Amino acid sequence: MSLRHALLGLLSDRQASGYDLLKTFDTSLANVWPATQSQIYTELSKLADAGLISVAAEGPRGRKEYTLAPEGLAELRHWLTETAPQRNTRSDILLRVFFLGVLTPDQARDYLTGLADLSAREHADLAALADTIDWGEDGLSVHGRIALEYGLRFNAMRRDWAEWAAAQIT
Amino acid sequence: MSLRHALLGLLSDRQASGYDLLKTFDTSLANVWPATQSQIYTELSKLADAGLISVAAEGPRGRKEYTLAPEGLAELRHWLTETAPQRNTRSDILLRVFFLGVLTPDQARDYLTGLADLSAREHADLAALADTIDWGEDGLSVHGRIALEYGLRFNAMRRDWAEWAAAQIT
DNA sequence: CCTCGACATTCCAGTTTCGACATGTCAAAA
DNA sequence: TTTTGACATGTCGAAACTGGAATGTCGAGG
Repeated sequence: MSLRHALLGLLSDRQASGYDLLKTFDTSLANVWPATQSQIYTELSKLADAGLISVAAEGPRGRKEYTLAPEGLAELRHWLTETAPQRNTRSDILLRVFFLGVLTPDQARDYLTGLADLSAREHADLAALADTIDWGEDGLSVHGRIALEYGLRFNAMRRDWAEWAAAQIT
Repeated sequence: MSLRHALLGLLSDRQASGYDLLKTFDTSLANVWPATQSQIYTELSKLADAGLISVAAEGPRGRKEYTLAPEGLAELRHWLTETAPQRNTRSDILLRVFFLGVLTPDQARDYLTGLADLSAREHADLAALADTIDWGEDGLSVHGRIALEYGLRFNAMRRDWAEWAAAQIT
């Protein structure tokens, strides 16, 4: 049910069309809550039907700019403050670690060093991204910066762990 | 499609019934790949139909003990070595961070300190768990230990990050 | 003027996941 | 003896997610 709240959250910053939102999902939210085009348009329709958002303006090419309704903002705040975040930790990467025993030690080590490399690469990508953005003082910048810092720390942690783990394989 | 491989992986260690596997999912795999009872039984039937596992023994109360077929082991190895792990980073917890701007600074800080507390608690739980287990030298122990170490490092990282982030909110 | 790429939406078929419901057996404690 | 709780499986509908196809508009560059 979080896709709905992700959309409400983005619309709380500024009004946008489905197309705009899709772009945002593919860039800044890609690593946090991926969503496809069909999902986004479907959910926008539902949100409009429910009265949580409304069409503020129509532009060329059938463009519909949605804006957050007061009820939508209330729902967003309710979600943030009243509902417990569920740690949705489904991780393909970590699942594989449990079963490395069916491989040869060499293969298992390869997997772990591959993970270390991947983490190092993602860390570098995020660091590069951080440089390109000029961080203003507005809300979304502050919190975007905080989320990005999470990504940096996470990848550094995972790189170190994967290197340590590879060394554990005898 | 990873539920299928999780089941194959568990059966590679020892034969088990759907009920046994459900227990394992609720305990050791809960933080990595949660699955419900209906999902597990459904997938076991499909795996048996596909010939990747087979019923090794039937016990009381209709209990069916499944064992991994050679084709299943081959599929498991193929998954581990030939297919790229997809980083499935959908995180409710992190998504919320993006939208903390709609709350008051106090509320936003509360959320982050709550996350720090949660992480500290989970870290403590895992540390306690590590003490109760006597780590043998067999494959699953080694890799279970590696996965647990990930949990420890992850929660420590997240605690530090959340504390840092709370301090960023002005 | 024309073409091409970005803009923009809608629909759909198939798979995965979730949560609940339904059914029944066995062993041990009260 | 009865009752209770753990054992054990199966099925269903709704919701969420995936991936792609279909359709069309607009603006800028050649």
